[in-house]
Amino acid sequence: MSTKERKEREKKRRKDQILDATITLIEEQGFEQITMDEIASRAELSKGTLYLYYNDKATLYQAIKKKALVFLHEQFLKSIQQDMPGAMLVKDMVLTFLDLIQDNATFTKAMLLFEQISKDKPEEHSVIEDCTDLENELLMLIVRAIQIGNQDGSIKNKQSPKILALQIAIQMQGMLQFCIINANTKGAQILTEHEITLEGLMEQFLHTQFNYSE
Amino acid sequence: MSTKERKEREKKRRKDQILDATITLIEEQGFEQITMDEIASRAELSKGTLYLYYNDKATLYQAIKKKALVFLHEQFLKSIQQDMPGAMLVKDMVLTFLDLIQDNATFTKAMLLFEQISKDKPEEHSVIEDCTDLENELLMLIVRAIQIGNQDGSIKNKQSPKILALQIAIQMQGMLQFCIINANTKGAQILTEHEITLEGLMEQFLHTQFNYSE
Amino acid sequence: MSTKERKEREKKRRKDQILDATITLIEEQGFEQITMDEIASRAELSKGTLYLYYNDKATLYQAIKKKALVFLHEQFLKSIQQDMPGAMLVKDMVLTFLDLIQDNATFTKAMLLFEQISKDKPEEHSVIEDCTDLENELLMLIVRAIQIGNQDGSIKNKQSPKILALQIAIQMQGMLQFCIINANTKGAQILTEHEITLEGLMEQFLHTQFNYSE
Amino acid sequence: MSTKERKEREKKRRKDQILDATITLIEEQGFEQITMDEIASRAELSKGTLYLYYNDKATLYQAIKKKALVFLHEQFLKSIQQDMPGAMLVKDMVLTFLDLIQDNATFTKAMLLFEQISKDKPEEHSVIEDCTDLENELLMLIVRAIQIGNQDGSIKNKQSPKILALQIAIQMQGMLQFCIINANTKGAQILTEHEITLEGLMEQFLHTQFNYSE
DNA sequence: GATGAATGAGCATTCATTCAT
DNA sequence: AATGAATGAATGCTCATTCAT
Repeated sequence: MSTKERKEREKKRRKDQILDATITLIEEQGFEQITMDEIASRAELSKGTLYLYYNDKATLYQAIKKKALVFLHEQFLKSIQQDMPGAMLVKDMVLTFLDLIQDNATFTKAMLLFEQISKDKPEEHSVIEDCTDLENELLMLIVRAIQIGNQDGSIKNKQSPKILALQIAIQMQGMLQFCIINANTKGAQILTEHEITLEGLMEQFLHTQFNYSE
Repeated sequence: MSTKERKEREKKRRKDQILDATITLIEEQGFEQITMDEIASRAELSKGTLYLYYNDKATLYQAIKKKALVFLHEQFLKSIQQDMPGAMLVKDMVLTFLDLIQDNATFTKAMLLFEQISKDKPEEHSVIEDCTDLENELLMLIVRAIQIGNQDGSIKNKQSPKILALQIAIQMQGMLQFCIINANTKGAQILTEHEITLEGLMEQFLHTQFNYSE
Repeated sequence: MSTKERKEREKKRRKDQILDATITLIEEQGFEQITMDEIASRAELSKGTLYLYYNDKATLYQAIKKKALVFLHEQFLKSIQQDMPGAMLVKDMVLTFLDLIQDNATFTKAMLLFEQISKDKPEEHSVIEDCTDLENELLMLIVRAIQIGNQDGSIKNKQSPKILALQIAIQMQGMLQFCIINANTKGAQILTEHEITLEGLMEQFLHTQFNYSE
Repeated sequence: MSTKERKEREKKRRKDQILDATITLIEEQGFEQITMDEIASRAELSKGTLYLYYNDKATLYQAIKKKALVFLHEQFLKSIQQDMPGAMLVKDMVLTFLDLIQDNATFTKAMLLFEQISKDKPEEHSVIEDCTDLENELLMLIVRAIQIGNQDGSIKNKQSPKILALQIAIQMQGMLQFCIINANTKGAQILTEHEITLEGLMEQFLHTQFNYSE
């Protein structure tokens, strides 16, 4: 069995190697201009080898998104295991998200990827599905944190936890967009004027939502 | 000088003709796969003529975004001229936005365009700048509506109108994203479960924000 | 008749206007990159008007060559009318040529133009034929100067004047080439080393040819 | 390491294959009208493959020039190794040159190429530099042959060998030009009249130069 | 004569993907 | 498994020329 395991580990390492090379490259040159040749030479692998590990370029790109989502999932799991009021758990998660997208532009942009992947070679479990699953999981973790908050009283909003979570998720997505395109707009200017960060804005948002009760 | 005027109008018509052909094509085939050849033949114009009216493909795409923003701007102006409580004005605007992005997927996607336009031929007033200006105007119209709401008491939230407007704008952007990528995710499922639309969700959001007071 | 004459003069002026604009443009941007649009706007004429005076771009380019040849022809005629030994006449002509090609890179390059002109619209007397005629005339003027030199004893070379003239013409063409491509080669370096100009080189050449007798 | 060698040879063969196809095509259709598509199909290779071996069209064209220069260089080296009077060595070289340009119009025209090559991908040793180097080498070989001629007394001209070589080189370039454009001019007619060839003319030229002494 | 909007064939170059070795 | 040479479809853009006004 150890051979098979070793192989598996080896394969995982190669995939990571390729992925890391790709991410580095994107950070250097932006999303659009990158060729498989460049990725191959950066990963110190031949072009053909790339295709042994990723079906096509779109799949490789989606893998970046997945990597970001996996990271978020790990962090959200850590958050929810803490012994804290639900409101704090949610805040923790949301700030983790903001940290990630503000630190890593590549992940941010990858998160917006909605391109089609060629459906010719349907694998057992495609990267796209993985991403959808992870996104759903993330949402459900927020739901759970809200439920905890409802019980411990830290979240007074009487709305369905799912709906509230959705509202929060949408706000998160809006902020992600904001990070990418609103860099030099009125929006950014308002933040500066009021000496408030995106994190601060998000906290205010949560505060309003959590303490609101009809 | 009616000749000059006629020329001007003729030119505008051509630009619209090209733009409409492009939008139709995008609706049919998606953003990525469209070639200038296709646009030309759809517009019943030669390829060269396209370049007489739009510097390059990116500029043409941005023009779609601008068209959507111009439409929103007109609508927002209509909204704010109505004699209604500020809270209603904001709701009106936001629902207009939701209507647009749900009706017209092309506009929705165009709104996310953040590609670079070649700066080789800098015109007096570039499309990109127009878009930024319009986006800022839209934000300011929301700010103004909130100020009205503050005065007539329909908006109780004591936060700075600008900050509140920004919050709303971010939520709008989040919903725009949602429309595009969350189609078949948990998020959509939650909406169905709770028998609530995106509009409903947005109204709840506004309701919470407006009636909240620290 | 004066109307017809005026028309004729007007037409000539327009042609010159276009030609001058073209030459200026070539001096600024080189031969390859120039478009008819640029020429038109530089000549402050519409693009269509260009085609009223020159059948196509190639013809226009050939007209530059012709202009240079016409200039040379005038100068050669002036030379030969002087009361000087034949050897001096030839030298005069040759130095005129060297002056021109060293002063005016555009003319120099134009002189090398051997592109095809569309034969679809054969005019009474095409520019290409004009150029050939002029080139022949130039050669014959050199022949005549040599004949004079033979008679006055300033040219001792016993070879047929025509052959000698051809030899000189070929040397002139070689120098023309040299001006364009040998700029930064060993050839130019040799000139510098020996502190000699192209003119000096040509004079040595003529001196050798003229004083040689078998 | 035979594999590496084989690869190298294989690569050389491909480059030659492409070059030969290009030359054939130029002979058939002239320099201007050829497309990369045609070259590819003539070379029985795909268009993409062309770009694997030549950076761009200009580089490919320059390679023709280089091929001609390499051929001349080989011939000149053979000439100079012969045990003959210097004057004969020079004549040998010059006639070799005339043979080449009269046999192969494509090489002749290629020799006049002075187009720019895109400097985006600067290789260790560009084709352009190779050509300049070869041209210089050719000139120096003529210089050396003249020096030999000075010593063995076959060349009596007391001028600096370098200057004399330059004179000869310029005459050669002039003849090259003559071959291309003077085909149907007075010049060609003179040759016919006097029943003399370009080679004969060149021999006369050399004879005059070599036996001349001030 | 003059215009300039419209044309559309033409073209170099790129790059994801394949497959023989 | 790994390679990298070969592929060739795909595409944005140019520009000389025409022609209706």
